[in-house]
Amino acid sequence: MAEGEDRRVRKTKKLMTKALAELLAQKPLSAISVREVAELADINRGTFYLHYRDIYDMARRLQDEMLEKFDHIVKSHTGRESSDELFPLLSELFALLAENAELAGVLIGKNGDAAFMDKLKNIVREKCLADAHIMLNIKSGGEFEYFYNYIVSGCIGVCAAWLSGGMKETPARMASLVERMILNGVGAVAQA
Amino acid sequence: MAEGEDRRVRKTKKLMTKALAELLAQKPLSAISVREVAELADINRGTFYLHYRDIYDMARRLQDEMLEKFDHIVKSHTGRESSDELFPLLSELFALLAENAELAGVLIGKNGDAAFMDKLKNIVREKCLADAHIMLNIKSGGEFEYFYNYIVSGCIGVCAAWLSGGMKETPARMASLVERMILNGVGAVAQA
DNA sequence: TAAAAATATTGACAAGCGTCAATTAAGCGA
DNA sequence: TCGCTTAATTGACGCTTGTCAATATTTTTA
Repeated sequence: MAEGEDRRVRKTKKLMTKALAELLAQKPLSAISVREVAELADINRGTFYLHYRDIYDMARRLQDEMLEKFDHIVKSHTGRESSDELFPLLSELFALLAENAELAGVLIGKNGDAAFMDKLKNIVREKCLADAHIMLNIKSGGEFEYFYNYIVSGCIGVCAAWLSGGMKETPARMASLVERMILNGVGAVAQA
Repeated sequence: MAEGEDRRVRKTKKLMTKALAELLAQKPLSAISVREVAELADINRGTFYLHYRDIYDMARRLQDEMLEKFDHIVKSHTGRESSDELFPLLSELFALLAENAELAGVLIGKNGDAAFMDKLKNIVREKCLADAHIMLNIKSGGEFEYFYNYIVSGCIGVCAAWLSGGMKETPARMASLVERMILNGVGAVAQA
């Protein structure tokens, strides 16, 4: 077997992550104690320190983990030729969100973490700059800024709504929706 | 009188800031306690909580204060006409650094705060995008990214060296040096 | 499957945290 | 200058933190 870590570690981290996400839904990180997380996760408080330095360290590392997965997916879709690449990319991203729904929902929802969203934006930003075919209507550098901010913030908003609404639609359906919104604008989708 | 806050508040905050900067020079934020800061600043521990929620809150707010001053200076130089605007801007920025040498040196030095530097970069980034005259040699959006990263990272490196070296040169001299490096490149300066 | 390795638990510790009411000190405006 | 307002100090409180050695449990390896 492999899968990176010991099964016990995976289990413990999963429990702690779930607990933190639940607590984050109620109050800010600064008001959450290690003891609370351990209690809610039903693990020993000492065990927490076997994995994280403190509560801020835990939050930061969970975010970084997710951003890394996100970044990996984005970068694995290097297709510069056609815009057919967009749908598969979006599908994978929505699937990733679904897998991490609890934590992701808190991070990008209201009371979300601005720093996290900023890092997200930068990942997409690089993607937009690297792939010309997504920048169909762009002329100058100045307009580009507005364009990518529009797309990214819009996508984050859609994702937040999807997560907080209980993920009624499939990742593929969401990917299709967002693809059309990006390529054709909201108006085109509304008419369909 | 005015100056924003009560003289006692200014004094207390100054003492705490100095203490935090000294401690940050020795170890990371996560290893610094409120008690240490209060003791080093020679103020009562309870007084700390009159101003900040916890040690992370203090660090974040000091950074934001400095970034705001930085941003204000950058934005007050809106000159789009000639590159004569660059030197006055740089002079003011170096003067600001000198005023906040202790904290600034820690933040941008080795063991500095990446998040802080990232915010700094974004401020400069906006400036570069807004003012065309700084972007003399830029053609495409792709090159722009490299360009501004080169300038900003370069400037931060120069500032760090200046601060850690005890600020032997005047702000004006540094501004002149950096101005030439930005406009003409390092080669031109080395020949002079 | 048994031994070895890694992980989690337990209970306990000193230290730090965040808060408070009461008091003293300092700055401010009239 | 005097009185009012605001800030800082003091001492104390119960709780949380981060760490530890000893132990139990689970997983991996041989």
